[in-house]
Amino acid sequence: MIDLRRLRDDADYRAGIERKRVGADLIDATLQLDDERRRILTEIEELRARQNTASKEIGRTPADARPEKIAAATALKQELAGKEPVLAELERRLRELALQIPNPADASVPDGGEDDAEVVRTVGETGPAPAFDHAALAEALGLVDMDRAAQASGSRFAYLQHEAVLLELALVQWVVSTLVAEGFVPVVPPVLVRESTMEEAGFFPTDRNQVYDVDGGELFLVGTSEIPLSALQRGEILDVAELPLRYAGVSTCFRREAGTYGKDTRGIFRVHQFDKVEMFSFVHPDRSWDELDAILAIEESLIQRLGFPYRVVDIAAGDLGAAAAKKYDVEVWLPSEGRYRELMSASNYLEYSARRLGTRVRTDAATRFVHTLNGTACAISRTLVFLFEHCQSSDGGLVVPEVLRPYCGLELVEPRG
RNA sequence: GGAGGGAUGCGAGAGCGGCCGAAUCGGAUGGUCUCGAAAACCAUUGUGGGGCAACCCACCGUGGGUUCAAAUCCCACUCCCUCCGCCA
Repeated sequence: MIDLRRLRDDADYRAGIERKRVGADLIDATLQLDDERRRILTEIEELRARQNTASKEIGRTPADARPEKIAAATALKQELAGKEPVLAELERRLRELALQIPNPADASVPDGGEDDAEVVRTVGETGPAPAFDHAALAEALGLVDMDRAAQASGSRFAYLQHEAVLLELALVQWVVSTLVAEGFVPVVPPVLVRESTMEEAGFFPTDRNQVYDVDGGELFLVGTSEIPLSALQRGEILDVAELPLRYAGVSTCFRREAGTYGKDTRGIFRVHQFDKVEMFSFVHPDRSWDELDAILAIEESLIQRLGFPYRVVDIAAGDLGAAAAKKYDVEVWLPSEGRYRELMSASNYLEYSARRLGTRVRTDAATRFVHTLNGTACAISRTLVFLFEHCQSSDGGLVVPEVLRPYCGLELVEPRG
């Protein structure tokens, strides 16, 4: 949720929103509704003040002198009854519009439209395409069965089998252990949440079409554990000493991937269901930029230990999504495609979702909204994709990355005879 | 699935339809006392909104309703607890 007061007073704030290519008409309509709302609110509050005074006076009046005063108060009541529905309707419409306005892009975010991300750094040497692409290798080794998954569930689903399962469990174990050492509290959250939780996390209404709903629309399957994690401190006013709160969510993620027909159809690069370890932080509002750097550093360290060549990009304003004020993507080189593809991201939401969640911190000066951040620690299926290409052995098998060996007890995945 | 009980401020816990934004205890913060500390005593201590100064409005699980007036009465919903049944 944006800050309406800043929207009308702070030109930079508005400019940051417009850099996300939001129509000026949406902002203007919102401000106009807000003006009307405040006008009526003032009228109503004045009426209420008069009514409160009148009622209190009735309480002090002897019974026989009351009827006349009650009649006068009834008139006030009726006047209010005419205006209150108008205010309620204005507030409803205002909220509907305000929810559609994205978090302003931070001033440091590069300009430009989509696909104009700025490369922050590149690490590692890119190599030539391997003998097999990830999908072919996974099928040959019996690690992924998408044909039968399509029979059972449709396109973009997969059965992970054999060593792929051991690799998944090893990745989760390794990454969670790493995060616990960094002060993250590991959490397996609910993956079904209410509409209000979706909205408070900043996903509804903007990303509604990406979400599966179940139980007749009562509950929604989360696309990331960020959603239930953000709800952990809903409505709370925290003490300064309690921050930062770092959580590592481990969950299955569900995404409709609407609007991606024909894109990334090979293998498990883009699927409707995958498991992911996600970092989520609640921090003091003065500390969120440091936290963003810290989350990014953890992500890079994980990739480096897997040995993948990658680059970090600073996502341009037009491609940021509703909630993020700034976002880095970590893209790994995918040899079969000869380009970098997204594996992780790290975002600073500032107070955007904290406003909706009502999560605040009591500081010496005032009670302020906390800042929330999130970052991918390990999206399993995509990590496997890169692993299938970068860790191929010359005989068509896999060499398990060093860091995972203690967790899966495997050094090699042999070609199946 | 059936039957009851409950939801109040940081925590515990009162609260006759008007004098309750809310008793009391505890916690926290500041002060007095002390060489220092403890104890004791005094004071302060919810959130949001409009003007943004005085002041005013709203909030006692959520949403409706009754009333001149509702934490207090009525209805619905959500959540928690206890008991019974069922499944693991």
